Amino acid sequence: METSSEHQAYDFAYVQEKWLPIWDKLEPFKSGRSDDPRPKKYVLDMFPYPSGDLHMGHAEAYALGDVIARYWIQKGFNVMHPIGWDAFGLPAENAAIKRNEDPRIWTYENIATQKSSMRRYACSFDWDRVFNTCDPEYYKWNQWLFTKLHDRGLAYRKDSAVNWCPGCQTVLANEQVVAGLCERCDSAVTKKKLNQWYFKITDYADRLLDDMAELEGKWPEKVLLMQRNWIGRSQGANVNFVIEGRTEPVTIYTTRPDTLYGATFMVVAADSALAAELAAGTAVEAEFTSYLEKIKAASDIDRLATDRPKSGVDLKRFAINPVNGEKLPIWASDYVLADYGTGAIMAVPAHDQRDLDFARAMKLPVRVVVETGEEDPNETGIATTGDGKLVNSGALNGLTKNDAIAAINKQLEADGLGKSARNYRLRDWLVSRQRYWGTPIPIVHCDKCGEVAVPDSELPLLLPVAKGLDLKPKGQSPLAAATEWVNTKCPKCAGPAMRDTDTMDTFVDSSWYYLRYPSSTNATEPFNRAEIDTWLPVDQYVGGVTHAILHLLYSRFFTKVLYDMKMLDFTEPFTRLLNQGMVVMDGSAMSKSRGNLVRLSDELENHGVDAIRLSMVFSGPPEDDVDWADVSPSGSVKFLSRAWRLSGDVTSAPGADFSKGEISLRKATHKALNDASFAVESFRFNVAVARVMELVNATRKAIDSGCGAADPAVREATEAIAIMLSLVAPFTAEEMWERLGHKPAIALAGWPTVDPALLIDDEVEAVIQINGKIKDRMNVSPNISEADFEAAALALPSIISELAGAVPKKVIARPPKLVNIVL
RNA sequence: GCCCCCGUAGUCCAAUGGCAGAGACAGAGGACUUAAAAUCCUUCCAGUAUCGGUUCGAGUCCGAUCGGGGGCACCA
Repeated sequence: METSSEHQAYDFAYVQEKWLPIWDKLEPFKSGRSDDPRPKKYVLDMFPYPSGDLHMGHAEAYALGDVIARYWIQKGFNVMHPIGWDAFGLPAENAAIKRNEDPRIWTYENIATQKSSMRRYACSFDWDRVFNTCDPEYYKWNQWLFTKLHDRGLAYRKDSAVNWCPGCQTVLANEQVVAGLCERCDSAVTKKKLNQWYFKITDYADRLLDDMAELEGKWPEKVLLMQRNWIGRSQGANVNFVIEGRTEPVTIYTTRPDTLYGATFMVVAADSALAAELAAGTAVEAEFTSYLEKIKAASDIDRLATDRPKSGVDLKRFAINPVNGEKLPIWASDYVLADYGTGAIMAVPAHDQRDLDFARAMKLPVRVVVETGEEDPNETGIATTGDGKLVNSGALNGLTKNDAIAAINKQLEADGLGKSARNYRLRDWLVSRQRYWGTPIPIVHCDKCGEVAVPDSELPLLLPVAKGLDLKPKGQSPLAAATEWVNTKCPKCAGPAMRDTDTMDTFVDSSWYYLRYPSSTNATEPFNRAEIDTWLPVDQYVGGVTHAILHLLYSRFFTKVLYDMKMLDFTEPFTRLLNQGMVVMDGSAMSKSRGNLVRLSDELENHGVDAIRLSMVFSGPPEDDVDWADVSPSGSVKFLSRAWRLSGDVTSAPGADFSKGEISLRKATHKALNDASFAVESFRFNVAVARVMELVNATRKAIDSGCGAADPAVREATEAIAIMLSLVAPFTAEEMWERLGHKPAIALAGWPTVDPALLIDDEVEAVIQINGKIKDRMNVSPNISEADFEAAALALPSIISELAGAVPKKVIARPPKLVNIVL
């Protein structure tokens, strides 16, 4: 075998080929050894969708996840760093339609491609734990969990208006609607009323919100905020309005019960059952019906238009304001949402912009009931929303907003006319899809018994083979055509019954996959409790901010449900979260059509794995986007060879006594180790790399013009460099380690212990300021006392002459760095 | 419209409220070389978007403005 001598240039291709088979044999990242005494840590990268080979985005994500996993391994932890594939979903189905073959083929081919790319990219994954969500061994448990949610009343069906793409003839998830258009065919998405399966995530709204307290400081603030906004809890009151000619009063929700006296009309959502009922049999029924038709035809893109004029129909019916007996006309309009609150509102145009816009459009009265000091909304057309004194409000007159809210809530409750209430922006999670490539919903519909869950013993309910099925979207699941599969017996009464033909949203698959890794081949249960107790919750989760809301929210929801089922004893799945940025090119997302696509395989070919990983990590903070136009992979190559060269220069033997080494280089080494640790633990990987570069520079200098290559400090520094580098550039690091006379794998070498004594400088330079301006500097001991420090500063000749006898008002001494003399 | 984040050399980025520069890219010069590459060394470049405030001291905290980015989408 060829050996790399120190005279040879650093050859990344050779080094990569050399080490991969050796690592395969050593398996340094196996985490399942039962006799492993190391403390455990669970580091998880969001699993990929197998949509082709790995791209630049994967390269960044896995480089960052690897730094964390490899760091904790060096720190002596038994790190579980697993990987799998989120393998159900639309792209496979589209590819299957295009190629006229089973989606399994495309999916498993891509998984194999990605897997081999990950190996070449030197990801520190534990390959023993791999699974794919499209494996029946996995989706069996999706189905099992579905039936358990069904048992608990958390999975239910209801009619609802859903996103509908007329082009693809299918229901779309919210995230598949981009700016009102179908992400696939660009058709304008409309609403369609369909009977669909839902998970009752709204039951968990408060817990999802309140439990975020324990994630504070551990998850990015931005993600917590997005989740809070998404859940959107609001505090207000439900108020009952009697309707003329109707026995039941109508309840409205408002966040401003203090403005009840300012209500001048009521609006019901045009697409609500209440609107239809109120219009039925009246003179305006025809007008209402045609209005409703118009709304239903309107696409999302129209609904999204910002300054859309208000429209509606006067139903010529009246509600009675419970506080003053006033007759309020009832209108139907599409600006009120049917599925928020009760689908009906009291309109207070003076203090709500939307109501004011509507009132002005329909020439309805506007009555100010809060004096906010702002201009009259009647004149300006701008509703006043600030605080102030109540007027025209009976007993509430003179109160401020908050006092008025408290007073009116109390009054309404006493009179049985209403009470304080909460509402949420969060809606239940629509989980059924009319698609083939997903988990079949394990429900049988029986004329006699209704919805019957498929019993555990019959799971997995296998997805029928695609052969013979028309997978093209046509508004109904392709599974409906698999008649043999659909027609079945009722598990309860054994009578004829039909299977549910929908499949589950793939977000279901990813909502609990992290629980599967510790026992990924378990055939008798979704996850093993003992293994869960040892590994979970995930210590560190790494992934894109694109999943800030849905995936993370759904996972949190599942965890809480499983907690309630007593299958877990924690309520938050991910203790710490890191969101990496995107890889862009010239400021915008990479795409073939934009012509700025950078191919990962080309970059790896040209610069090597280590240089690409290093470029990703060094480009800036991990949360920031990496603009590939700004990074220099060739600069990374240069640095790596510079570091590699050091390992050939060291002439002392392995095991040399470092304590005999040259002191200043030793200090630099220990400081670098210490700083890099701190930087990695606070996710400032770019700073950690900078510290290594600094140490490389110092070591180079020591060899060339300092203590010389034979000094033990040079070996100590170079070994530290190799170990720190092993987090980012495993091939280079391993090669250095070997040249330093050590055996593989460097991944398990262990982080050198930092000697605190070597972190203290003998002398530090302190600055002396007068009124915050630097006047002089002096060298002092790092442990100088405050009094000595101050005295020394005041005794400096330059300071004495500068002061010219003036007596300082105050002297701020911050030993050993700074003295500020205030005159 | 509401909410949030960010503005530091030509570029990417560092800096527990305490000397604005750790590191890198690009640029310039030099050493080595017949030459080039590689390597090594040296070096240029900002006062932190703007205005005001708090403080002994502000890139850092607070307020406003300008610029860039993100989330939500009539949620009453």
